[in-house]
Amino acid sequence: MTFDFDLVQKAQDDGAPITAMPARECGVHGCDHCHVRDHAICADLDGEECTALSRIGRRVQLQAGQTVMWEGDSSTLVASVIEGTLKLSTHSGDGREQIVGVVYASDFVGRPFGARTPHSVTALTDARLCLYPRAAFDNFARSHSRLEHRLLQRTLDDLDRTRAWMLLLGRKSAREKVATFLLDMARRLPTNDEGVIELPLSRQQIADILGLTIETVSRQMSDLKRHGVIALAGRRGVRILDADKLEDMTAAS
Amino acid sequence: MTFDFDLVQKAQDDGAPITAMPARECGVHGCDHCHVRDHAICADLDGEECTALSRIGRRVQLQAGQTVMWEGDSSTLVASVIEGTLKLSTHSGDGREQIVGVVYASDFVGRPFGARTPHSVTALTDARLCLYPRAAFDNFARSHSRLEHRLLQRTLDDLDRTRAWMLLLGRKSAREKVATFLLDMARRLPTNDEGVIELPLSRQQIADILGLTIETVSRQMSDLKRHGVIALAGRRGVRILDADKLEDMTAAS
DNA sequence: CGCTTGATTGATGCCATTCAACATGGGTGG
DNA sequence: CCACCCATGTTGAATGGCATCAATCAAGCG
Repeated sequence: MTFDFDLVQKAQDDGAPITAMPARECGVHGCDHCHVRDHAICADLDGEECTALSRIGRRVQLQAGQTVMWEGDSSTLVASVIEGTLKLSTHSGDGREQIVGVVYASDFVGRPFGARTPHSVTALTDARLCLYPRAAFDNFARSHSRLEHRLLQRTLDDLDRTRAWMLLLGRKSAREKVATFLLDMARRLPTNDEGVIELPLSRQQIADILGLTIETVSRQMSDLKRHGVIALAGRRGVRILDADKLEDMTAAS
Repeated sequence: MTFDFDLVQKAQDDGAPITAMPARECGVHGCDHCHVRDHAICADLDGEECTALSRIGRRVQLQAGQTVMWEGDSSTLVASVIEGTLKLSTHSGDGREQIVGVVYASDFVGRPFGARTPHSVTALTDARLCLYPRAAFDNFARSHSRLEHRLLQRTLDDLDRTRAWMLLLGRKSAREKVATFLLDMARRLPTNDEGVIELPLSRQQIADILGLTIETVSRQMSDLKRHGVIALAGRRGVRILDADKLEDMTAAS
């Protein structure tokens, strides 16, 4: 078994020409002090098993904008997110982008048990991953059914969330999309002492999640602000002033 | 362990007022002559295990339009599709529908290892299912890792397909949506001797898959016909005349 | 300070929806 | 077998929501 992390070195700033920017290696750490030890897919493993798994992989540091996996590439890597936020995205032939998922600390990324990576994985913030060669991970998973079960649980949850998002993409208006997005972020992200959420996404990225243009997102945000539903703080800060009214605008089932 | 198939009796004609129409019980069959024995999730089980699994479940016949599981209901049933086509759908608060998946023979439906059924499951054609109480199925799966592995594989594939569909919903034009849909159906469905595909879906259902209105679907189909790309045969028959041109219209990556 | 990048706002146009009328075809009963 | 009916599908015209194009504004940075 060779350890091939070359693909990470294709990482590039989003949209910029490819630069040889290797993901920084952080050295091998044990799992004992890992922040996500109890929430990631390794949570159900005992100490010994977890050590065995950690020997397969290694920690890697990513900068915001770096891409770890490319849509359509052969699937050679999978990973657990230790820290940070990343996007999963697909592209049409002429370059239109759709973000198909956003992952946070303790989430799992990559395509185990499959030949191709179906979507790109790009860091939105600086991030740390616990990166495994797919083949080795697949073997480990097949022989540790507690891990595989947890992976199944996670995948089933992802599928549910993804399908719920299809209702938004296919049937909701721009207003409803933005309202749903804001409440979704409010649920996942921490609020600072002034009640402000710091979005890990630019307007363009929000547009790519919601299937809208940047201008429409901006207009909807301004409208919500004008109606006293939210307040905007700098480029990425949002404070929700009237969660009930926002909830009413989501057209939730 | 009680065997509770009551939910099936809530099955109703699509959109019609609820009628007490029990799913027809077909009696217990062995797996030996099952059409999908080698393709469904039970494919990797040996004869003995498969018999054990089949004792947990039973065959059920559905009529087109009957709904087996309701969005939001507690998850008490899962099933393998033996024959026929079914839709998975979610609804917004005000009744807008989005079809989040279409399943065929040998596919798996329902939500194992979870409390809620996240979407409704409705027969589009007459169909036969191999239906299991979820709790019993979950137990069986947990103790048969080959089955669980296959379920994982299937779920990962579903997730890939679903995410690919998000690109269509969020970023494609009506023309591109319809072209993509037609090629997708051509791949999955059999062609009769005149080269005609019989769609298992009404125009409304196609619209609910693509996030469009019935009129837009109809117009796009008529346009494609006018341009000599397809021919229409009756309400649900389609013949693809120029697959290349259709492919060009999909904006595929 | 000027330059660059990201966000907002405005003006205009187009594509999909909406509302409405009409066509088709499959099924039923005389 | 045909007339009739109802559900489904098609076509037309008008509207509107979102995209597009473009200008302006705000922040960060050398």
